[in-house]
Amino acid sequence: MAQFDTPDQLSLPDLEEDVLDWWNSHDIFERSIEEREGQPTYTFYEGPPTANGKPGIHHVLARAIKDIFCRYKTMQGYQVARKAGWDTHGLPVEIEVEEELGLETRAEVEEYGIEKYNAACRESVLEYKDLWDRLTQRMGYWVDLDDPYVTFETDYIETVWWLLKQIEAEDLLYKGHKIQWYSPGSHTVLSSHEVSLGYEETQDPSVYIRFPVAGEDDTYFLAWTTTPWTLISNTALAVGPDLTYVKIHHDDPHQGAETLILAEALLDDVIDEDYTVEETFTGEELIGQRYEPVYDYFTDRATPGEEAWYVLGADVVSTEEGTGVVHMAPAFGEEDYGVAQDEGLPLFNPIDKDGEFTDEAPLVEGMWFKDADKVITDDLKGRGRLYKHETYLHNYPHDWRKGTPLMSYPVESWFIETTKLKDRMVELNDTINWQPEAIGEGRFGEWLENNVDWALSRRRYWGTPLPVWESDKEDSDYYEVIGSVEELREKCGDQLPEDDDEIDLHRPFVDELTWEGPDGGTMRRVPDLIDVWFDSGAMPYAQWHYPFENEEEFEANFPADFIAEGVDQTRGWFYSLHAIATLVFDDVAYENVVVNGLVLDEDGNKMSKSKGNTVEPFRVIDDYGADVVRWFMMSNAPPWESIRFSERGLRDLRRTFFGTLENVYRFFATYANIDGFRYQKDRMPVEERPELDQWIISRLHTTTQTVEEALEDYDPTTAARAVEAFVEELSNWHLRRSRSRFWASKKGEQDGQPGQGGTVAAAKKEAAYQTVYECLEATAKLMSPIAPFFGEWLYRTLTEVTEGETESVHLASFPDVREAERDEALERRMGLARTIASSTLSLRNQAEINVRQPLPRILVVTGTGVPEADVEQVRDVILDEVNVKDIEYVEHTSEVVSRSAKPDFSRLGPRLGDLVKDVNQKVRSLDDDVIDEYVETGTLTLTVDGEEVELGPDDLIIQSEGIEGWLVEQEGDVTVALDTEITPELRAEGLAREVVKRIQNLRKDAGFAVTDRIEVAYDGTDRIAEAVAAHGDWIRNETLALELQPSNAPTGDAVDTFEIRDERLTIGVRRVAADETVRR
RNA sequence: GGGGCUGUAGCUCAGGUUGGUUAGAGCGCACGCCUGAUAAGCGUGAGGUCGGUGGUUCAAUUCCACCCAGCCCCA
Repeated sequence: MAQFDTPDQLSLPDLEEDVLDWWNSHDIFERSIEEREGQPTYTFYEGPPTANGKPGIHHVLARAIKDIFCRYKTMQGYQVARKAGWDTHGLPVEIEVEEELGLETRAEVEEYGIEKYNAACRESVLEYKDLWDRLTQRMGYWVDLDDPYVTFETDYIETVWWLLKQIEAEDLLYKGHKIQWYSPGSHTVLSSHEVSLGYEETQDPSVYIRFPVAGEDDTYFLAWTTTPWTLISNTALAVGPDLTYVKIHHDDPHQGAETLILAEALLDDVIDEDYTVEETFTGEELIGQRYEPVYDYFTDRATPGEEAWYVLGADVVSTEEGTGVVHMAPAFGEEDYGVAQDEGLPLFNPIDKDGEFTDEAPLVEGMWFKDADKVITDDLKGRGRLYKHETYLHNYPHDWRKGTPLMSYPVESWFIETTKLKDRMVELNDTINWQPEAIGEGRFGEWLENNVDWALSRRRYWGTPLPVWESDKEDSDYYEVIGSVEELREKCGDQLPEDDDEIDLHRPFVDELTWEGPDGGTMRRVPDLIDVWFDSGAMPYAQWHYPFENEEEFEANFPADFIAEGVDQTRGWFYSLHAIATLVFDDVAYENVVVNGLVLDEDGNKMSKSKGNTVEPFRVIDDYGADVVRWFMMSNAPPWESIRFSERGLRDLRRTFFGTLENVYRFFATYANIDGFRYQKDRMPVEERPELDQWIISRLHTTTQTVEEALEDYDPTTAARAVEAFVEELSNWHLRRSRSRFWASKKGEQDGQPGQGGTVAAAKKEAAYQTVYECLEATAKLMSPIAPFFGEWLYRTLTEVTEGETESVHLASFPDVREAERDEALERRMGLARTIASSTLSLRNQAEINVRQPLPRILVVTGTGVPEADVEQVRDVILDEVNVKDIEYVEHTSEVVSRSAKPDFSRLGPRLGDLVKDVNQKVRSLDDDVIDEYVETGTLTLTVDGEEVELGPDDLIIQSEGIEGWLVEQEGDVTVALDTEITPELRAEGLAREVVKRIQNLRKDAGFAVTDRIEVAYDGTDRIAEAVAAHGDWIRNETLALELQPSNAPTGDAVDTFEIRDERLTIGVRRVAADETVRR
């Protein structure tokens, strides 16, 4: 006969390896998709990782989230295909390769050869793919690793090109300038990633400069800057239109009397001398005023339509620091540039690619730009233009490799005019379900609101080339965007290999492709690559090589139902997916998105290699099991918050949740095997089962509903915690209270008296087995999305015996919520029972009477939340749990109950206002008599502060505090007193229990099996002897003793003597026969 | 420098959206129970100026402002 497996303490890592092998050999993952053929599709997009570094513990978090919802939706009946993907382009790869090859500058790379360089990148990018695959499999993340999309593949690039062509067709592609951080030290533009690597605390000059107001003597705009070297390129001053400005008069120690204009709010910060305010106006009024430039090198350069050296209004101006008058040098600042674009200001750039001043600026010609600060400052000082000179400590970006300061610099770039579709992007974003919501509205929403055009160009080597060819004819701005390989063949087929498979669309090969343009020039590719984020944002289409192939797959899988990535992807993948989908398809790319936070170390610090606090994912999985790690990450905190990763947490979780569940199963299996339970009988109607069973079944359905709702809401934390709570209730209340049932009927059979009692016992036992079985199987399903291995093990271990619906839990369907089997009132009653039991146990503790000693009764005060009828229904459970014979009820309003009253503030507060405080005082000191009267009549009049206050029913909250003359425990609404009087009968019963305990211990010490029959001989003091005589049948029954005989000198396989309270007992036990009713 | 998230018991977190006078859970700890779930199980208990200050209010952990700390994103 099939038996439930009863392993020793489980090793979760070993168990998981076994499950993995079984999954592989039975193609469970493949089948979980195939068997859902024809069912509705649930689409998940894998955000591609870059496999040029080793995976870390945070990847386990991200991948667990992805896995959970895909498994869950599969169990809900959807077909969930999951294609893996690799992000292969981009700067991190290049940096890695440059380090390997020892290349530092662009010149060195180009000398090394782009072809060889890119070959090295291609090699490097999948260096750790095997490691990633291994982690993916080991942690139980089901994704199709055999057929991933790879962003460097020709098909993928072709789709990217096609997308750009569509964008071009809508006239959204254009060439412009973008201010970027340029490193004169290594002659290259740096990506934002590189820039952020190089921020350093820097001391810079902080200078206040006088700009003479045109047409007014000794009157100046006072502007502030920390980059004096940009003053040569000044073209305008900016003020905040809504800010308040003042014109002040003061005596400058060096200049004498003069008039300055600056923001009122900053007056005292800036002006050191006494001054008088002469005039006050808004920034608006200053706009348009002209001033004299501090350097005249460009005065003849301003072309018509490009006015310069006047005051303009800009919202970016603040009164946080400086003077409220901002010096604008559009060549050297992103904000300045933006304003200059709007205003049509000219752009003066006297600095060359090496970061040195050209002959356009004679004062500092040939000088390194930062070195010019001092010279310019001195020069201005000498000319009386410098009001004040201080130093300023701030973060300024530097070249992360060379340490030299960066400068903003306008660089030619290709853009997508995303701003044109901003409103649509915002609108579509409102339809996306963000988890947590705040990121969708906040970080992402705001980012969309402040959308700027997408600068596509990257001056790098390893990436998708921008498919734009420009005519090299002078003054021609003709260009073509290539959207497919076929199109490329039409243009220059002769330069391409005949076989499509041999085409490489990377640099340097595409750079060499040229053709004649319609204007007679030669069409040459622009040297740019495109931003790698465009690559990844193209994955919904490019993973299928759409529209060149797989049209159906694409359409069935767009948009995604669900994606999940880290919060750092807000401006990365979340944006690029959204932008491309909006641009090309006027749709969202994903409908639900779960954002995961960071994984911090135990102390809440960021994990980093340099701190040495990183956690090796393989090690913790090998030590604790992937399920424990996954469960911890979901249950400990919502995954979108930063999670503190602690091994202690893993250990606790292993022991508490998984250990408890494991024990519940083991307990169940042990007895089910003895009784040959295999769930072969019909399912017993729940209403025919004992109330305890009805209760846990109801809890199961409530839990199932909670889990289902939580997972539908993409909230794995609530789901995990609900399962944890359920397992606790199953073990600590249902199973514990059911223990006797699991062997009760055994004794019936042994007595050879099936009769009425035996049948009832058997039915109760069957109910217990069915109930626990159902709870365990459902728990296996409920937990399996988060803990796929343990869920699988539990499910299979159970269903191998009972022949369940499917071979694997991951092929099964999620449990149903059976409303008919839910009973909220019962759940509430059982909660009440647990509270009463807990209070009673507390009282026993205080009275120092152990639970083996029966006590006559408890008194329960009935009242709000404690109706007698409810308690009566759970009476047996309470009595058994606390070993008390009876429950008596004391009316809430009875005279023996002492009470206290407090105001119901939510009622009285609004009505009485200030008086409520004094009323409170009075009410709390009310005598019992007065409270009694109030309880009776429902009214009370108090005199407070000379005022009469009428209190009506419900204005006061009455609580029972105690019962006169009793030791009382109070917990919420529940008030319990314990009668500790021990009658001789009760004492005898208590002693009989003690005897049973000793016999059981002896049996165990003697090494008998639990089902062995024994003979017992005993010798005890009078009270013991009386107790044994009175409860002989019961003792024999409990201990499976065929004989229970007094003896002067007990003998047997084991003999021992005990002191019990003031009594003495000697027992001998002898094994008579192994239990023959047990078939093995 | 800007924006965001977080701050509740020794630890990990609920609660708080709707302000109500006794703020909860689990783990850990202490004490005890159980000994037919035993390398298990159970109970009881101690433990908190709800990050700080100020404000609104009869009443603030909850609402508002500012500040502090940690982290993230951006510059």
